[in-house]
Amino acid sequence: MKDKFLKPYNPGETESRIYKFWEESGYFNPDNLPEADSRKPFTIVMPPPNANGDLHAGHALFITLEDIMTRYKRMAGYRALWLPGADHAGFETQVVYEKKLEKEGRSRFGMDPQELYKEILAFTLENKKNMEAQVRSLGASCDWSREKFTLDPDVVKKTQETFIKMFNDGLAYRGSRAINWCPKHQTSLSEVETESSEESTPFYYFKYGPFEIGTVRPETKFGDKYVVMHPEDERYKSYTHGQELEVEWINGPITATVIKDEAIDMEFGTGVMTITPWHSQVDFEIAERHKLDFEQIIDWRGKLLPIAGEFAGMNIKDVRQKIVEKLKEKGLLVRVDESYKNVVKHCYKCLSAIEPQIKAQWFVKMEPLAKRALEAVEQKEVRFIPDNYEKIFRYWMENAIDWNISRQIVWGIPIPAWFKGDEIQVSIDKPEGEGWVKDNDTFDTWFSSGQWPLFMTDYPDGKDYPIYYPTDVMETGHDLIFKWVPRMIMFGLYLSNKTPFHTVYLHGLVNDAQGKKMSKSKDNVINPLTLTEKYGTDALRMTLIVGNTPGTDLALREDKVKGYKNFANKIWNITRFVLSQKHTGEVKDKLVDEFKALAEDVTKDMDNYFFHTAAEKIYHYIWHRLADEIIEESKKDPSILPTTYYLLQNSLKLLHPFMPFVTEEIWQELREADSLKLPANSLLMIEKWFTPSKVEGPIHND
RNA sequence: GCGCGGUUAGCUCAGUUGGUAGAGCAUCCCCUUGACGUGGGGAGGGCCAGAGGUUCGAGUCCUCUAUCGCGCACCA
Repeated sequence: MKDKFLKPYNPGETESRIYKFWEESGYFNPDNLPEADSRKPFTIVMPPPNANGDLHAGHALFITLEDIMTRYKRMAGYRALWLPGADHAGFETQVVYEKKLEKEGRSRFGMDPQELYKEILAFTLENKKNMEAQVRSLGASCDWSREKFTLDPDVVKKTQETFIKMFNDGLAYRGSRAINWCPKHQTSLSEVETESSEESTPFYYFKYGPFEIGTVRPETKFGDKYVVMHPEDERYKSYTHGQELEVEWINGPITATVIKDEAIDMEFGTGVMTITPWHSQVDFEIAERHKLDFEQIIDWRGKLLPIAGEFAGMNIKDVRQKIVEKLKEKGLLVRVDESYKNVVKHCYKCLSAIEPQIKAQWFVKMEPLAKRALEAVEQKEVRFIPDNYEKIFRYWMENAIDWNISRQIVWGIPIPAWFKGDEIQVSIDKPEGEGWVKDNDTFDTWFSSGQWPLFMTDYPDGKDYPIYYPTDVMETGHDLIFKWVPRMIMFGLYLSNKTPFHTVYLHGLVNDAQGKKMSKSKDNVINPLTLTEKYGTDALRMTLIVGNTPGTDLALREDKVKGYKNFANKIWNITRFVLSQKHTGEVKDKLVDEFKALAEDVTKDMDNYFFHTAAEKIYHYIWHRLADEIIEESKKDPSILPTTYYLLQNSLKLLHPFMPFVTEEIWQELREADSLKLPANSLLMIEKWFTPSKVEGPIHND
């Protein structure tokens, strides 16, 4: 026995050495596994971590879960492939970088775009390197030889090709409509990049000619020259559609036109409103129906334009009260409802109020894509764990609205489109002829990562594609149920005619010990790496798995981690004891049968994705059955000793997916001590999973 | 407003076809220092949020209520 086994288990000394040992074995690449060609493939695509900062506890959870699945399948005889990647994370990374610039007293605005791109690239590549080292330290048995970055040239090219194909198929189109504009970040955002929150906002009633109109946004009302009511509203039946009226308004008299439209809710307010088509989606739609004029009132920075007269140039945040005052002085303010509750959209990164603006953008037509995705779910081609997410998914897909994929930021994949006046050309290369101007916008990051399972398996003609696509499991956070999962399903069906995976496993959030969401502002962020340094990676992995059901949030408590550190040490000590005793001879059938029952139970849990119970059962068996009872008994009855060796060796197999480092380290010790039975190149990582139906003879060296 | 989830021991949570409640940590008692940077044995502690229903039997299925959390939401 080596000296180190006379001391407590030391994860710090062990882990990097074992990881290197695995990596050098080449078995993270499933093509190198024994009899690879006859194995059935099992593929997981890693959600590529954003290469813009350190890994957090959520990453540790998903790496652990996916590694458990991969290791289990690898041992169970599959050609198990786990595909790692890194995401440039367009808007998110640009926001992180802009914050950094801000701290340095700089700003992206006014910078040369090429220069800015270069800086963010350097920043991202540096983070990517750190991130990869951190993924390794968590024990991830992913195939690094197949790693991809979302800005790799082939990914960029394929992303652009998909867009061109969609354009040609009529699924991508250029549209001018009210979009979500973030005045701070100077870009449009998709629906999932905004957050809605209910706010208490005063609701103003103003006199507008013979009408009373209601609004929460007086600052948008300068150009309002259409007054809209429901065609069947009896109160206003004396007014006819198209009728013109002179009304006194904020900056003097204007000519108002009466519009009758069914979008108006007669029950709400006075049943009459004026519209601001440039800055409201609803108003925009009404205006489109009746072919009304559009006029921009607020500029891209959130300041009023010259149409606001004396208020021009003022920030809308400051000006509302002033406008109300003016209207009041003019005798046009009727009353104010102070208790009105209003839903306001915010940029999900900076929380600035979203300003709807009309802008020409690229959109993906969702309806046909969503319909197909829904059918696939209906046909059970994709299932969700936990299954209540299917309902959530369906609701969202049934109500999907067209997806704005244009972003006015440099950090992303360029949209391959060209403009010349009103002409549009979609192509990677510049079109023939003079005067074509490149679209400066980049794709929404989810446009490329939505195709990730395809790209990672070298769609459409790489050698991996026929073997490893469709993949098997998509394991990701439940917060990505809308951002990411539907897009992957839609792109998969659109491009490959297949769903990209058959199972979506959604994990919950990792919260602090009190169950509160971790956030920098609350200063309760737990860095997973400080825990692994202190207690070992295996201990953290068990902490994240045991008792943590899919979809449910987890409270990360340090004492739990400590408990599993003790467990790692417990197995270590079991090994010391077993190896110090005579352990050759016959095994006891009764004890073996009991173990088989456990293995069967654990295997069933593994196949059903019940990792939280599987881990608990094997833990409980090793500590409270094997150590507390069987080994104790063997001290009185030495004839049990060979059985303890057998049970330890096979318990290591069941535990390996959960606690890979300590189990492999012990396995190697057993291999060296057990000179006859285990070949010199034996790795627990690729040992056959213990299956009761197919038990191989107990290994003993007599 | 619509939807989803939780409500089980002091704390954090399991409990997968319904059969008189479990784990870890914490607390208390006893033992152990030649496998154990400690370990072992044992104890206390829960009308499984509430009400009703189905059933021979419900934490587990159905309905309603309360409460907490989350998601979605273009009524000015």
